[in-house]
Amino acid sequence: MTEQPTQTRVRRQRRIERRKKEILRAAAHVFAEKGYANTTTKEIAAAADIAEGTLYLYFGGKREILLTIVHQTQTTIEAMFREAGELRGRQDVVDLVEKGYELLLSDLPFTRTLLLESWIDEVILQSFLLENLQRISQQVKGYVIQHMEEGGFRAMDPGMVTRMILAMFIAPILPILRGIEPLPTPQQRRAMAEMVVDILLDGVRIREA
Amino acid sequence: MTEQPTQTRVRRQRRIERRKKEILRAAAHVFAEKGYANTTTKEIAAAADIAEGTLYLYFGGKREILLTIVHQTQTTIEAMFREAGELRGRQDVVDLVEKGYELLLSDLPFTRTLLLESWIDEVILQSFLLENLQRISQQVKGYVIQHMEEGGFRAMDPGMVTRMILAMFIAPILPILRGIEPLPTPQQRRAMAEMVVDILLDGVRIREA
Amino acid sequence: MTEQPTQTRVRRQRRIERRKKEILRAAAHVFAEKGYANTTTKEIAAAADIAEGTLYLYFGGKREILLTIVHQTQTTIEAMFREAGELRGRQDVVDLVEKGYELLLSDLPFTRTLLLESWIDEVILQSFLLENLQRISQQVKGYVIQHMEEGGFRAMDPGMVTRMILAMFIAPILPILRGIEPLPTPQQRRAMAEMVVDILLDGVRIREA
Amino acid sequence: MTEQPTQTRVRRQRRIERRKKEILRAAAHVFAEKGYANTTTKEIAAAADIAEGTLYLYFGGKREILLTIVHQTQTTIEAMFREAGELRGRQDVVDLVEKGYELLLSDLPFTRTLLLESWIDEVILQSFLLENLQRISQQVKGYVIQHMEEGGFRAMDPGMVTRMILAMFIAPILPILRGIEPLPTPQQRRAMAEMVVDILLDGVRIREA
DNA sequence: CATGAATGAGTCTTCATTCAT
DNA sequence: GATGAATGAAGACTCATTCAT
Repeated sequence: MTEQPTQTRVRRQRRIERRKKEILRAAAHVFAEKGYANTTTKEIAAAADIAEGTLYLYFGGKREILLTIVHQTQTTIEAMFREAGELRGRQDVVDLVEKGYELLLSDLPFTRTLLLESWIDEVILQSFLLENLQRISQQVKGYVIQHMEEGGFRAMDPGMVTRMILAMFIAPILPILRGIEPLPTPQQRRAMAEMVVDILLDGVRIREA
Repeated sequence: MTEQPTQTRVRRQRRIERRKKEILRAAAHVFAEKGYANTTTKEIAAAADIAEGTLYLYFGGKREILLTIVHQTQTTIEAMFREAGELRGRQDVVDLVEKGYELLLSDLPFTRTLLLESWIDEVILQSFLLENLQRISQQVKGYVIQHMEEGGFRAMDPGMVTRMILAMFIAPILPILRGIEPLPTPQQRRAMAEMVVDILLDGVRIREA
Repeated sequence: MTEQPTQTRVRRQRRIERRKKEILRAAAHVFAEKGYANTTTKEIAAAADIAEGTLYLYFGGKREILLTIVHQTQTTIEAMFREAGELRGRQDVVDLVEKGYELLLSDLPFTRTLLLESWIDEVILQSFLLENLQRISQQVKGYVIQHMEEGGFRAMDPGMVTRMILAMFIAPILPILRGIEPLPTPQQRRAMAEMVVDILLDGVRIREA
Repeated sequence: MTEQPTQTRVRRQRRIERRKKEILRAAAHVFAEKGYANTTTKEIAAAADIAEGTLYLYFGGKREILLTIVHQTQTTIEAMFREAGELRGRQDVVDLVEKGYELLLSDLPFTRTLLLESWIDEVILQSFLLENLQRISQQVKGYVIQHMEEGGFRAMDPGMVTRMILAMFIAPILPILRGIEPLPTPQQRRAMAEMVVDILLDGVRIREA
């Protein structure tokens, strides 16, 4: 009498979670294409293959769907950086960059939505910046400072260098995020990561010995 | 009898142009803040300190205002690149980068609107990419290839390098464009340009002789 | 000192009247084409070749222009019927009908506007019906009754016969009023009048002796 | 499992059709009173006792509602004339005329809207004239010519005679269509039809043997 | 007198959200 | 739970009227 209902409840919970994910995926897809403001709930419902009203059984409204997408994407990105261990050599950095690409591109619509709406929406920007970019930035900055002190890196404004690093990281995948270029193969992903680190460390110029 | 009307017409034309610019400036300001889709004509009118209906005396509608902003910004950017002379040395590059910053930041709302809406709107993206980014990209790529052939630059995928260069160029001003950081002083602008070129050419790493 | 100003005033009055007529003519033209509700003051002004604001120097507003047109047309029609003398024979009737056609078609846009707006606007209908159609109707009805009593006409419901007569009068010029057919030549006008009276009096059937 | 959905779909379709008809009826009512251009969607909605937005669930917009009304009325009128069999004698003509009155008056607002908007709107006029009046006119004209050739009718311009016939047909119900006079009883309708045919055939004059 | 730029109330239409079935 | 019809507030745009020049 307690067992059965519990299992039922668990199953129900799972069903709900599955449905929520479907909706989020569908919504992210449409948001990524046309932007949140240009997307109607009708379109989201159609993409998720449910009725418009059903959306409201799983989410409080259109905006809550967006916030959930943003939050979830943040969490994923955050996880990546938490998992990132000690960066001992060049290879570790390349691995991390590649891992980052894999992650950001694995759920393209989610990433794209996060970027786009952060650019517009002050609230999302705050929650994203404060909870994530800031942390990531700090982590990178720490790494940069450490190497400058240890003599591996040239002495420059660490804040600016950090910003450059983050921009260089994003650069190769921007056209992909925008939907102009197709998803890269794993080989291409690897090559991109190698090149980014390469240029970052040594620049494009040949220096005489 | 012919002089007067002509002068009147000229004055009238000037007044119209002035008013159009005021409206564009106001609209760009609001678009930059909230995005085109989230901006109402009422808000634009309020920002321009005119009645809603007056907008339609100067523009065909909300979208035409956006397109005019985008087009105008494009034209400005384009002009900059056309004026860019031969890049003979490191200093020329730094000058060009700094000039670019000055330009992009001088009309912040316009630049921000262009970037934002290009990201969402397929039509704007096309007109922007095709008429501008493409051209700029080609110009930079030509420069890169030339230096690789001449032995100044290391041999790498020129397309990817070009993309990195463009991203590194934009990187330092992104937070400013987004409105997170304040406008830099001319000195800061100069420093940013120097650093970008610096890292681009030589990377962050100290290489042993 | 009293002569000169008076003449000036008179001239001014004449100029005003002339201008008013121009505006009315222009307005009637546009109203006839698209209907009052679909006509903008901008269009009226353009048709009258004056500025929009100038309209308000001569008329209280758009609606007053319409009412003036309607009133003026009514007055003209009314005049025609007042002038109509004793109808002594068939020929007199034909003459009256032809005169009516001439009148209604001489200012086509005015007539058309009157008809159209009477059909829509209750106020105009009232003023038109009460001040005009009613009177005309009575006049015709009197004529009909008289002839029935005198034995010239068959005994029928005089009201209905009157309505038929008025409808038969209008019938041939309806397509012209609507703008489907071109203005008839004076000869055609005459023919139309002859036929209407002909059918009205004797019908289309050949009756055996 | 297949029955139920089908029945549901059928019911849904029926409900939609019913609702559409309600809206058309309400809209025709308002259009007939004030004309299409003077009618707001708010008024239509109020007349149909629904919210403004609901209109757009059933029709593409205000104009589509008008066009549907016009089209439907046309279809009805057309049907009447298609059903009209051979006109063998006077009685058949009277029957047809009476049937026409019944039809035109049974949905007064629809008829009135059709007439009114045909007078203003070029598009509606074309579709109405070309698809209907033309056909009806031809039918009547054929009938007239035939009788002239057979010697039953006097020799006159058949086109003009046709136009007179159509006008005489409409004449008695014009004040009803305009809303000045109340709907006639079936008896009155019959009397009107009799008189129209009577005058048409023999005129109002008593001819000596 | 004449102008036409400016106004803002009013219109058609869209769409997030609710709720009866 | 699921549906989708209904709602009405809000938005883009029009246009009669006013008024400074």
